[in-house]
Formats: sequence, C-alpha cells, structure tokens
Amino acid sequence: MPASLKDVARKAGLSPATVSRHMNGTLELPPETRARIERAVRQLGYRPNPHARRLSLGRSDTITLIVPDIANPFFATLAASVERTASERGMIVQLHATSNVEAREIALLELATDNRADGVVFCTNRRPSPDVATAMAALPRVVVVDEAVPGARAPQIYADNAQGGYLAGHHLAGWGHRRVAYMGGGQALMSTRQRAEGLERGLRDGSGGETVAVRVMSGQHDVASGRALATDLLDGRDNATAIFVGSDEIAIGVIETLRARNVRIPRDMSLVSFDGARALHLYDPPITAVRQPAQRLGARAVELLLDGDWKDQALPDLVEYLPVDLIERASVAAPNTTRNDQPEPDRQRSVTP
Amino acid sequence: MPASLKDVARKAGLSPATVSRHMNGTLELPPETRARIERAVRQLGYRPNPHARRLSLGRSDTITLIVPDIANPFFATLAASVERTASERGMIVQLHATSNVEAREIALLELATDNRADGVVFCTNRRPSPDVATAMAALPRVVVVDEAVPGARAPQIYADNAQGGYLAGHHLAGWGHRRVAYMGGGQALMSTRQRAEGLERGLRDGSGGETVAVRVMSGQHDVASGRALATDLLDGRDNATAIFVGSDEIAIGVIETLRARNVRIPRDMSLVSFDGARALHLYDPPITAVRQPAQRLGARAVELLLDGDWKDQALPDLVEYLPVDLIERASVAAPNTTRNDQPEPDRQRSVTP
DNA sequence: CTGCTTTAGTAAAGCGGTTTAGTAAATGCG
DNA sequence: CGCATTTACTAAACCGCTTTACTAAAGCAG
Repeated sequence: MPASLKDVARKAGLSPATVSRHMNGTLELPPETRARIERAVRQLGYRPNPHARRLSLGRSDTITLIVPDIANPFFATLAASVERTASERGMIVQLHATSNVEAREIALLELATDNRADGVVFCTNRRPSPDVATAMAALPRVVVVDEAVPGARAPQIYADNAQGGYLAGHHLAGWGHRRVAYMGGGQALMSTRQRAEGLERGLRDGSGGETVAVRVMSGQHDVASGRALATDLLDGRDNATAIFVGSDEIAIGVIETLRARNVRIPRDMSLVSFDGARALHLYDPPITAVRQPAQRLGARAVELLLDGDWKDQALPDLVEYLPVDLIERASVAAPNTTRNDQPEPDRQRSVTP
Repeated sequence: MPASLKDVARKAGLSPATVSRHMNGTLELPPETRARIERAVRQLGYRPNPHARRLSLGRSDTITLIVPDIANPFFATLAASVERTASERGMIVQLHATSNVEAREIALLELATDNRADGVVFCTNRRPSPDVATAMAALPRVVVVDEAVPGARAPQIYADNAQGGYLAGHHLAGWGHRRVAYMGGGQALMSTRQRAEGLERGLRDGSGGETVAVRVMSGQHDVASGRALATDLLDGRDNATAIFVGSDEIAIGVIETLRARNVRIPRDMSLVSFDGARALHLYDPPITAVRQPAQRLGARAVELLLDGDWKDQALPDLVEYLPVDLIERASVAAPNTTRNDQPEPDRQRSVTP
C-alpha cells in the first residue's frame, strides 16, 4: 500500500538504483534530477521500509538494552538515558527485561543477535553462568553495565562501588560506628565484594585504629529481601549499629521492618543506602546515600557502543568506574549505646501496618 | 555468515519452501523428513532472520510504546507491564520517549508506522494538536493510554480520574476541608478536568451542603512545576487548606517548597497525591494518595491490541476507566484555623537545602 | 574527427524469508 | 488395470531496499 522506492523511481522517470543512491548520498546528481526525485518523494509520501533496509544492509540501527527490571527506578533512569543518547544519534532502542532469570538473559542476547543489533547494553543483578558470556560472544558490540559478567569479553562500565563503600564506611566511622552490616545482592557479585571491601576500608580509615567489623548479608535487590535481611539482623544477637544497603529497594524493606519493630533511624540504627534514583530526601528520616550515576552509566555505554574503537583488540578489556558521591542526609547518627543492654524489652511491635 | 534457510534446505535435501512451511506449521511432513530438517537446523545453529521475515510478512511482531519519560516511575511501571505482557505473547516491545514534545510524538508515531508495528500504546502528558491524531490514523492498531488525544479514533484506557478526584475530595471534606487547590497538568487536559470535577463533587458530597471551593492550578507534571505552583499558592493570599496534586512529581515539588517555607504537612496544609508508583508510605509524613493502576493500564492496553476485535467498527470508540483507590496515610489532617490570621510572621525560611 | 574522460545514470544480483500455484509419485477404489 | 485422489514436495514470484559493475552519451583535448 505505501509507496516504494520503485514507485518513486517510476514517477521520477529514473531507476530505483538511482533514487536509492541519491537518498543515501552515494551519488551526485544534477539539481534538476534531484528536484524530480524530491518532488516524487513528497507527492507519494514515500517513506523507506526499514525492514527492507535492514535486511539488505545486515544491520538495524538499533541498540538493545537488557535490564533486570524496567520498573526499578535505577534501571528506568538508565534506560531513559540510553534512549535519549541513542535517539540523539539516530538509533532506535529496544528494551527488554530479564526479571533476573538466566534463561531470559540468554534468550534476549540471542534475540539481539538475530536482530543484528548494532550494540547491546547488558545489565544484570545476578552472577551469570558462563553461558551468558557465550551468548554475548555472538554479538559484535556489547557493553556490560553495572554488574560483572564472568567470562565476557566486553568493555565494562560500573559505578565506583569500592569508592561508594569507602565513603559510606568513612562517614559511619566518623559518627562512631564500628560494626556495620552490609546488605546487598549475592556474595559472589562483584558489586557486593567491592562495596563490602570499600566499606571496611572506609570504616577502618575513619576509626583511628580501633577494631571494625563488617557483616556481609546477602539477598536480592528487592523490598522483600530487605525485609528478610533486616529481620535476620534484628533477630540475631548482632550488635551492628549501622546498616549499609546495596540498593534502595533493600533500603525500603529495611526501613519498613525497622519501623515495624520500633527500631528508630538513626537513633537506634543508622542507615546508608546505595541510591538508585529515588526521592530519599523526602523520606522519614531523609536517607543518607551513595548516589550512583545512573544517567552517566547509560550515556557512556551508548557512547562507547557508537564511538568506541571496536577494531581495537584491547577495547573489550576496558573497565571504567564512574564516580559516586555521598549525600549526607539524616539517617546516620552516633550509635545508641543503651540499646545493646536491653535488647528485647525495648523492642515493641508497632501497630502501624 | 549465519546459516540461512537455504543452507538448511540444502543440508536436509529439500527446498527452502518446504523448510519454511514446515517451520511455520503450514505443511504436514512425514516424521522422517521432519527429523531431517530438525537435524539440519540444529547442526547449523539456524536462526531465522527476523528482518527478512518482517519484510516478507509486512508485519513485525512488535509493539511500540510511546511515553513522555521513561524515568518517571509511573511510566516506568507501565512500561514494565507492557513489556511483560507483550513478551509473554511473543511480541517484542520498542520503547520511545517523547519528552512531551509534539514533534517527537509525531515522529515516533511515523516511525512505528514505518516499522509496521503490530500495535502501538500511546501516552502523552499534553493535549496534542490534531496532527498527532492524524499521525495515529496511519496505524492499524493504536491504543491511547492515560491521557486523551483529541480527534484520535482509537480505544482509550484511563485511570478513573473522576473517581480519584472524588475519593480525594470526599476524604478531605471528611477532615473538614472546604477549599482545596488542585495542581495538575494543563487546564485543557482531560485528566485535569476529570479530577477537578471529581474533587469538587467529592468535596461537596462530604461537606453536607457547605460551600466548597476548588482552585485549579496548572503546570507540568514535574518537580519544578510543583515547586512553582506551591510558591504561587503560598504567595497568593489564598486560603486553601489542602492541596490535591496530579502526580507524584508535582507532590515532590510541593513538599519541598512547603518544607522550605516551614509550612507543615498536615498541620498547616493537607496533601493528597495522585500516585504514580513511588514509596510514598516512607515519606515524611507518609503521603495519602490515590493510587493509579499503572500495571493494569499497561497490561490491558496490550491485551486490547492483541485480542481486541479490530474488525469491529466500534472498537475505536471504546473507553475504559480502570478503578483507582485511595490510600490513607498521614498527610491529611483537620485544617489549621490559626494560620490564616497571621500569614507572614509564622513563615520562616528554613535552612535545609 | 578521434580517442579519452567525465557525467549521468542503470541492470541485475543480492539480503533471507513467505506463499501461491503447482507437479510427480504413490495410493486407493471400483 | 485405469482413474481419481492423496501425499510429499517445489518453482518461482515477491517483499523493498542496496550495491557493484557497467554503459551510453556528452564533453574535451589534440
């Protein structure tokens, strides 16, 4: 139904090849001929069929973005940034959610391969098996963002987790905290290791030689996990005076649980979050957090896909850590020394749902 | 480089037509032949080229989702839901952001047309000119979600704005409020009208005959606008005792401004939000809000695209309002009657940034 | 006027599927 | 056994664009 190149060519009294080449700028034409083509295009309302183009060219002018969950504000922000950057460069983005399921991660990578995606931005929250790296290997251009994929030969862009942990640790130490719990994704995750390591280092650096303790607790990056971990922490006879959480989702679960247990932040427990993209400044109390550069992660990934030197054999070895910063709000205070003495009695079950 | 249908056919000793028809289930084949094809497919790692398929078929098994802003939690949630529903049905989704710019709305609708999208879910925050409806007319299947597009002949799915307004109004009236400000998108927006109308009706219904007043203030659905509108409200000699906002983004701006001006919620000013998808229960104070069914909006839209009876001439006239509900939290209280007497003196500029 | 270069295009072969309209061989039936 | 039917497949056109290799005509130099 819509006009094809052939129609335009006929109307302009030319061959399809000529019109095609003119439209792609691979052929100089005298002004008069050019005008004839342009008139025909206008009159017929011609719009090239992108599928034909993609088939012929073997590429798609598409960037595929694979994330665990689109509704998660961190990934939503990242996605928005990828979309903006890509569309400024004339690329379409195709967005897919894995729900953190490996089979879907692989299926979506294969889909991107089938679709001849010009670039793929891959994010996961898990530590994927080597099969994921294998699926990745079929793609000409992938960049791994936010969490490592073992075995993948692809440039990687991360938030500076170690620095984030360090900032949190140092800040907490400054308030007198010596024992803090880190709640994040799985133990094996690069982000968990880096943040826990940074946390401990920051804590130590800020504690002037005193003994410090970091307890690494792991779960998933979701609210339910935050609740469970917080419950574990409170139920165990642990004497952590502060919690550093690996994502806002966990933070939410933790806050809910502390509140339900009448453990006040920051009086009874200090909290530092690893900020996705939420309005933590409006929370009660405003939550001190390490802010991740979600937008820059996305923008940088696209930039690398489009402008990186992919002929360079060394490109896949590139690892970038984008800087994070600590936003001090009101969820950190000096440890409450009274609490440990009477652990059960002063914890009343709250009525608030 | 990758194997094509022809390669498979050759390896199986058959014609491409046979293999194609077998793979699409349009040809019954004896088990032995079938096995030969399947073996060839496996050995060659054959995966059909989707671009060729789309070119040939003239469709793309794709659903295009067009939203103002992906990072906005409401649209992010909607997008997640569209993506999930669509991919369960074997459809790919293509996500695009308009930034609320009409030229982009149109360009993206045209892009969807070019791409032979099987369905389009269109969301806007503005009141688009008829050109948008025109661009839409070229598409075989569109559904309009969340805000009306004048002149569009397409089924529409909305949150029940009037009911949301009513619930908010009735709730506020119950606490004794008689004058409330509504802060939303433009005056011309369907959502604005419906919510304001519902608000007034609810207020009236809950006020036992007393006079009620609704002041409709409009801006954009973003934080900056919330700040500006709240400033306007406070600076004007208005005696509204409660604010009903049209989106969480506006709510955030409003809360920030009230806080900066030392106007306490709910003591000095009550607030009800129209909830996107944020953790309002953790805010200070927890924000009472009308909850929009973002997920159901998305799921229903996809359902309609894929299962609707599009031969039915009446389908484009379909308008559905999905139910909303009011979540009562702590941002509404009885109006503070003292405040009007001494408007300026008790408003101190806070130090908090 | 001849031969060479430039100009202005074009023919045709892909890209990799789908589909319509068949055909050749095998089978069933009377 | 001859004819109709069924089974098992296929030839070839088509979807709409790109690109390589080429040609015909015009322009130009000598």
